[in-house]
Amino acid sequence: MEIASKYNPTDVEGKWYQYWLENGFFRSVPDDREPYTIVIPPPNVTGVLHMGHMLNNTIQDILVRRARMQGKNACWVPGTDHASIATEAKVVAKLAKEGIGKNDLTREQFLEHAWEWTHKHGGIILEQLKKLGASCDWDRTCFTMDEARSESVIKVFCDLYAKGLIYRGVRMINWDPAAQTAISDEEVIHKEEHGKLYYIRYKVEGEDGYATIATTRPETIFGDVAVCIHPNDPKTAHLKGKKVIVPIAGRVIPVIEDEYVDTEFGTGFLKVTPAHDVNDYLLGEKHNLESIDIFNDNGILNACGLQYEGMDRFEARRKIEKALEEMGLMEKTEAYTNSVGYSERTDVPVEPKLSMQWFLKMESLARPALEAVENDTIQFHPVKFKNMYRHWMENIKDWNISRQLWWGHRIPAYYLPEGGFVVAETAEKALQAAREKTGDSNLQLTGLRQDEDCLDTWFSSWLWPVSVFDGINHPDNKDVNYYYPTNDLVTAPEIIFFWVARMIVSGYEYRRKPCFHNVYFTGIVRDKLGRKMSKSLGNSPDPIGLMNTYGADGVRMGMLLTSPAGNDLPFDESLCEQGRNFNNKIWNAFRLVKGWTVDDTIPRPEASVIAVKWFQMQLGETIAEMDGLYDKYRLNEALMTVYKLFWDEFSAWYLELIKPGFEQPIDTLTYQATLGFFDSLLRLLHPFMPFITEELWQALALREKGESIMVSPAPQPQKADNGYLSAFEITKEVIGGIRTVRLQKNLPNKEPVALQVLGEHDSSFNPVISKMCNLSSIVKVEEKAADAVSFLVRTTEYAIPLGSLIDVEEELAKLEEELSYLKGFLQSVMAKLTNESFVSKAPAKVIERERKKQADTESKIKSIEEAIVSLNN
RNA sequence: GGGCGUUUAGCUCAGCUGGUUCAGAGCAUCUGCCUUACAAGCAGAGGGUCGGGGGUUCGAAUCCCUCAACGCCCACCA
Repeated sequence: MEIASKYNPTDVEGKWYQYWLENGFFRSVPDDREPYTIVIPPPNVTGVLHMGHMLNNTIQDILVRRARMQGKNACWVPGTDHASIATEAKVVAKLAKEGIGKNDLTREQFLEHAWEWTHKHGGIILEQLKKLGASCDWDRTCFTMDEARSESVIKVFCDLYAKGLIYRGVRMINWDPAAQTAISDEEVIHKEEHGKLYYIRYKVEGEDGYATIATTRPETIFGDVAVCIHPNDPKTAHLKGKKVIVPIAGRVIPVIEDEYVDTEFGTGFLKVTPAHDVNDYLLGEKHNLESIDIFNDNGILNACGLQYEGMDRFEARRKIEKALEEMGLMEKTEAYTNSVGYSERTDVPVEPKLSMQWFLKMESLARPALEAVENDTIQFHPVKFKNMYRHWMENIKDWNISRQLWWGHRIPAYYLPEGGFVVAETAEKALQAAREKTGDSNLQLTGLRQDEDCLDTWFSSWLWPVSVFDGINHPDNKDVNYYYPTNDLVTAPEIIFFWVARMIVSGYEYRRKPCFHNVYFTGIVRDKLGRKMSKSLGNSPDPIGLMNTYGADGVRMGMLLTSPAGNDLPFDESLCEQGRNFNNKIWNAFRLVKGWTVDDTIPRPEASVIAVKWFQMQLGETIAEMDGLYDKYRLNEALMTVYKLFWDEFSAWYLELIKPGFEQPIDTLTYQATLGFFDSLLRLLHPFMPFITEELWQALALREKGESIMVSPAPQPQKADNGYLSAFEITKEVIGGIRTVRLQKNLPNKEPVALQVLGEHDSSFNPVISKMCNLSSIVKVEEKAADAVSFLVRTTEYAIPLGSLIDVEEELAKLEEELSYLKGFLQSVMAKLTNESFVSKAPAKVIERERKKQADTESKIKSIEEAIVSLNN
């Protein structure tokens, strides 16, 4: 049968994925085997696959496929996240296009739109993961807002409230004016910004003179309630106890004193705006000042902003700057760089805002989670992230968990008609609790008003490793008892606080056990210029397109090639090309092997006997090496190791050694051994490249229906005879030397040459050398032919007589060069050996090694000198 | 402003507790080959004072100090 010379992935990938699905290979149910569990970092339900997902899920698939082949009961749970703020923003944008404002709708109407959107766009990403080959147990697919997960979230909220860990209160929070919701500290990204520092004059009441304050936000003067000075600052002491007038607003505000003021900064006068600055808020609290909020929720100035009412905060800033200049109240402006908080989701500057929110006390919850990472119960790969984690955990703040959004889990707090509230899992239970609390047995549901806010998205995903096994609702169920703790988590360092840390916290709170044992942090996928891939830059390749071009296996390999854990991956399509080329290499090796005819009557060539013995060892050794790399989560190195094994050792050496002559048959024993090696190699490669390995494995031998490489056992390591392996390496060097001579002397391979050996040489490998180099003879000689060209391998000289082809001058020059190098080398060795401190202080082993170097080098020098003499004759 | 990390070949990176598997790998480059598995290939070759400086040591890419560049995390100085 004719097999195409190029591998075509599109022909086979879909076929085998379907086959795996049909045979239920991804499915996992608890049994007697050791479990191996991964929960997917749930992508946004309406998201589409990007390169970050490709990297992340390739790694998870490698881990899970390997575990499966190791005989573990492997379970990879897939799912999606409702992504409260992101999804709501998308739905709002979509409605806006249709001319519908969010506020035109009731909560229920809005949610209908949101669900419709979710059903329409949701889950696309999971389908895309199938193209990548992801071996998830799709029967277990979860959604953070499906019934069981929603129930879990509400239950946990009620539980933490009952434990006194959740509280409600007015605090200074981060307000996102675009999404019009509170966000947590972690959702604020600080950016350096080049702005101005404005020096504004506040007229002193009842006298001439000014207090000049320095501020970065002149528009907030409408919220000023005081000017603060340091009690011991002579610069500002003259205004103690006085009052000043807020420009434009004309309001009279007191000058107060507080040591918080930095006398070195600006003018020593600080305007106090409790509603719009965290520090000012604290000052206001301390000095019992009122708080004037000048913004609407969307960042537009309200009535407090007087004539600027209805204006955006940044526009107001410009206008006010101009007005103050015209009034002569702007003393000066300076260029100033400060750090401004932006919303992670909407990328607009965050407004500090005083607001009633729900919080989770973190301090006590964090303790076991901190400990688990400190004592390596949970290991981070790479370990450098431990520091980051510790720092955050030791300084942990309460978590603002409420969001002024509709798309999410609605807070199960119910307000009573006469004030106060109850927290309960359902409306019915709330009613019961409310009746008990108020003593009013006639109270009806309609009398209760449920909190309008919903919970932070991360308040559902932090339960993920437990909730996907329904371990919150049914803490003693068979699944959670079997699969939890999970084994490995693969995620991006960006969400170490958002997600990883909080999962560890909730894991200890609800299972008293770590939620996973290892966390593999991937890097960020960047473009060639080192920029993060993003939609707005348009620098992200389409993963589906890539897979169509290079095959899923090729892209998987490309993703993995240069990305050790925690390192950024500068992505380039050429990496996928390399992956594709490797696929093609495997494919063609297969073509070669399957193209042979077998004859059980022919004898087995010596070279084949050696080749089989050697490769058997090499294979066992490499498997051991790979196992070690897997254990250390050095997956890219494991891949490189098997890549070299297949390409260099197997294809370039082994196959070339056993390859029969053109249209000649191969002997049975060698053929069988080769099929066995091929089988092992495919299984080693399978976690990295599931599709091509399945395709070839199925074709390698007759397979039963329902067999698959993905459930075949992983090849086992073997102890190798290191002496034999290194003898073979020396043989390779000899072959390399002969090839170099052939190339340099332009001796075609077809023309046999003779090889002369001077010195120590293991002749048992002669058949290998002959086979690879087309030699007429290998002879040990005392003196090489005068017309020979020679080379050294270790301390042995090999010579090839060339007759008239030899260029004496050239040979002499080469030998002289080598001689001078060796003499220099010997000198450096001798310098050590004649150094008394070295000889007396260095360990015997090291000295011994130097002596050996000396002897070897001296012997090499001797043989080169002899060669020079004989050439000169 | 604190803390952490990185700096080794043109690129991406290995080099564990200092000493022949210490200067390595893959890709890229160069040379010669359309050799009957594979030109998406084969066979060869070149390429680095291990960021700078100083120190410890018989011996430093590896340990210490210092400077520099880059990156990341955290942070309420207007």
